[in-house]
Amino acid sequence: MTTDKQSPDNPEQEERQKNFVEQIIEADLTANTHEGRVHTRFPPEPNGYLHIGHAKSICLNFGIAQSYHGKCNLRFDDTNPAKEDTEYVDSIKEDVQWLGFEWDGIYFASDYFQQLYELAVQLIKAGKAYVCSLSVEETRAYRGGWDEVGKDSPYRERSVEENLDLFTRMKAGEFDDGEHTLRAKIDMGSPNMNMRDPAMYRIKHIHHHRTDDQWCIYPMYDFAHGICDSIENITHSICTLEFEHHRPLYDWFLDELDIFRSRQYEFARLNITHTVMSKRRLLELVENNHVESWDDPRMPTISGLRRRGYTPEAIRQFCTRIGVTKQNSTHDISWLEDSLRSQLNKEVLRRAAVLRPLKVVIENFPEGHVEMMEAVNNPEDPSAGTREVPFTRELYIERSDFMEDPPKKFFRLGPGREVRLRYGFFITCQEVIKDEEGNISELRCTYDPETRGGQAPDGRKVKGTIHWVSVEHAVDAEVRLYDHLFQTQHPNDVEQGQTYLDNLNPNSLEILKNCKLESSLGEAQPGERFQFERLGYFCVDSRESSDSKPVFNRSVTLRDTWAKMQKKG
RNA sequence: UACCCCAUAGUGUAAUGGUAGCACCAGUGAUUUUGAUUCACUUAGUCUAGGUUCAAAUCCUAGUGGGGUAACCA
Repeated sequence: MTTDKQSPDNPEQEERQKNFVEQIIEADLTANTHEGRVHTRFPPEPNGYLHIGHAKSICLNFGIAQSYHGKCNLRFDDTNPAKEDTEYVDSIKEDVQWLGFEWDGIYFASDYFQQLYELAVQLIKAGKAYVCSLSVEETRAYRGGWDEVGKDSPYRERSVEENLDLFTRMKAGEFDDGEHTLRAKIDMGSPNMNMRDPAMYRIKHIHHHRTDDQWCIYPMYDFAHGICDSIENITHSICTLEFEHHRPLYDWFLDELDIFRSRQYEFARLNITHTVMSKRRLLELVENNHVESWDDPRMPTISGLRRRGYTPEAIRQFCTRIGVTKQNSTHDISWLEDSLRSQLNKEVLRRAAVLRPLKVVIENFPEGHVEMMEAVNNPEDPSAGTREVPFTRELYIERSDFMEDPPKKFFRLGPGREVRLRYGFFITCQEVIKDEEGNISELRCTYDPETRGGQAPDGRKVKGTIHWVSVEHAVDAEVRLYDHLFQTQHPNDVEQGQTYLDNLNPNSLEILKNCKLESSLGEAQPGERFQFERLGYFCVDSRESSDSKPVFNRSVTLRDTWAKMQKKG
């Protein structure tokens, strides 16, 4: 028998300081509190789609189970049929699995309705619960306020027999919604509002998505949650900070019922700059068409991030990087973006794509000639090999890679300037062609045949390297550029008379319809990810892309020092 | 107004009574056929006031600041 602390067994968690929850668990392990057993659970209510904040909780709960050879259940907290639906159950299961986790057990609070009912009866018999017939308004008035203790309900001293009778009839459907509630008999004078005789059951003649019409009374969260944890032998019940005041109640039920003591621990929920994270607000964004759907790539939902091109690994890495504490905090969205970049940089194939094309004609390159150039697929991964790309007389380059009157720090193409076409040749701009309105429509350039592959035999240097696509071989595509959903860091911080909606970024989506891609991209499959060199990471949209019309989403830009310099001026 | 939680570089986190460390951001430089990547360096921090102690970011008290809480929601 050893008293050594068990060391985490999850590679993504290694080499990291333990967060306070892990420290609690290790202390429990050392003290042998649960005979070395660690069992967590992720308990979403199926009333909306999961977002990155839930990912933090998922990574915490499932991650702990992995690290300490424990278990983690997925449990749907479906005690309020008015809001819940199987549509959400399905999406939540999909999202958890996509994130890379497997639950040990999958349960629903509704699985336990009968047990919950019996335990409620037990509390009534013990004189610890009573049927109250106050209306909602009366209940609120009796509860008192922060500066005023509550008053006992006139029904508080009903006999056990009467309570039993009434509760049985509540269950039998003899009463209308709101006529009675079952309340815990605790303390109307408690400074903690949750202890002022909280409701345990309410009458709702509503169809439940899993129990159909079997029940017309439904347990409240506070009564159900701890008992569900206890039934499942959950050792560490981890939830967010707003449930802190509920902990005494959580403990009260388990103590009075004398059943397995699960313990509740609270951590700070995740906030990220330039977005909002409450289910209510996300729902509002969808319903008012500020975004297209729950899986709009601008949404912080798991499904939105997935469609945007985020990987489960990147999200998991983000969640471990941000840590777990009790401090309210807001993480910079660049952390999330950086997690994606660092993974994709190592793994993803490089391709050339011209988003805003400018035609270049190489006057001294023979017409009809195609020169195949060798291009590296991923400089970070030699095993990714190389590919051949066609170089021809007519090419597209990025409009932003040319300036008619460039500043000295501009390393790209300008009249009379020479640049390298990546994996191509050096070219020099000889002439700028404009249309009637004065817009640049074409560049006439010459190339140096001696610079094939991008090196000059005379050793001369060129300041810039730009990407290009052969006109003849280019694949047409639509590319969607996403920016932050909100233009302010903290969208919920608003002036008088404004709402977070006033902080929406009007340019969060830019659709480019005339993009020219390297030919190999024509075969890209939905969900496939690439780095478009010098631009960013992109993925094929899983919903709207088709063979005839590929649609790419920009997942995240590359770091762009040039853009930063320009902003500063 | 009552109660609860929290307070460490710009941001986020570590140090669990014994040298305040790490990451991101920012800045500078090197390398570079992606203004990417990579590498090196730099800036900058314990909310305040008391107390306990040989020793306090850490323990205690008060204050200040931030957050949360009065659904028959979760």
